[in-house]
Amino acid sequence: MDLFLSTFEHRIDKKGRLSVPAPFRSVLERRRDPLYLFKSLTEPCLEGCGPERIGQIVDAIDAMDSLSAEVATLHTMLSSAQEMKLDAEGRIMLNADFIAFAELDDAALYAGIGRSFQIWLPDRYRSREAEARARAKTTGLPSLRLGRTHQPPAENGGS
Amino acid sequence: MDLFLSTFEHRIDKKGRLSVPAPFRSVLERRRDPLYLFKSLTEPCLEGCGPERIGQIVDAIDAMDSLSAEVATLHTMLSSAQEMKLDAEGRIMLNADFIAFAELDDAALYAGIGRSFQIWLPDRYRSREAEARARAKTTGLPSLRLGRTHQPPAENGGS
DNA sequence: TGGGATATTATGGGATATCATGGGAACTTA
DNA sequence: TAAGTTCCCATGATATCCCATAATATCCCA
Repeated sequence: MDLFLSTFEHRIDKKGRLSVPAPFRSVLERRRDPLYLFKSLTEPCLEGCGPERIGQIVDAIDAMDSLSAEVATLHTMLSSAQEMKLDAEGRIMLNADFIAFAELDDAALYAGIGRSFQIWLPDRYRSREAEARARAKTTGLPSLRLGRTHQPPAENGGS
Repeated sequence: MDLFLSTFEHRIDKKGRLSVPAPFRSVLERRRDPLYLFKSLTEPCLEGCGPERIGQIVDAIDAMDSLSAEVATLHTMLSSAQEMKLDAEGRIMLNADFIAFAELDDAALYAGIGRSFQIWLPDRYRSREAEARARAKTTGLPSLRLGRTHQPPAENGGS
């Protein structure tokens, strides 16, 4: 399974173009997947994914009560989603809405998180990362102590 | 699967003409589908789709108790539906009924929601989107974990 | 194992095509 | 005939294509 991993910081040029990191591109090319971006529902960043995720949302909507608030939430995801076309150099063009939402200016940081990746304002990402590590030290310790049964973050032995 | 995604804001000119976003047009052209518009049942907006969606509604009606109130509701969708002809530049003309129903004046916002799209008064759409995002932050994501393990709001499985 | 040759990558800029939009003129229809 | 609509063309903005370049990574062969 090939995954989106590591972080990359790239410049956004005057025309609004942004290179997709070569390792991410080769993951997509290997699967012949187009790239979709959408605005995160929970954080000030963009999310990148393949078509499977988009198809899931579409199918979930069709299966749901169209009057529910959940459908409205899913509509929001779809109406912010966009298939990104890469130019010959592997760049995408971010529209004004995307740039404003993630508050980007002249640079963007890609953070690979496995099956998907995020695009952040670089400084904001770094401070969030620092916060996350600090949080892990305080709130992570107690949960490690009582851990024995069904724990999501429990894999190979313990580390 | 080509879908209607993303949002586009276009002007309605003095003659009442409105451009259909080029990406939406190319979805329809690829399928050689005409475009249908009808008044939404649930919101003050117009819905746009191809003929297969209209067919689904017709089939749903045929499968229901023809005396039920739901059938009467679905009839409303069909009777407001209209095949839109595009001019050479890819524009449609909205009739007065459509404009009044969605309360449009000199601009319209297209919101792609997968197999169909909506047309909104731009400001109204944006406030609804803000509400939906606020709701998503507190309530969380609708259940999208079809079969898989629960994941953060993006993933990218192989296809 | 070096170290030059080659390929890849990120980035920039000019030229070209596409798109949204506007307006005039011909046409339809009531 | 008058109002509205359709056809056609013009235009500015913007996205896309194509090429250039510098920096880095990879390859290759002695």
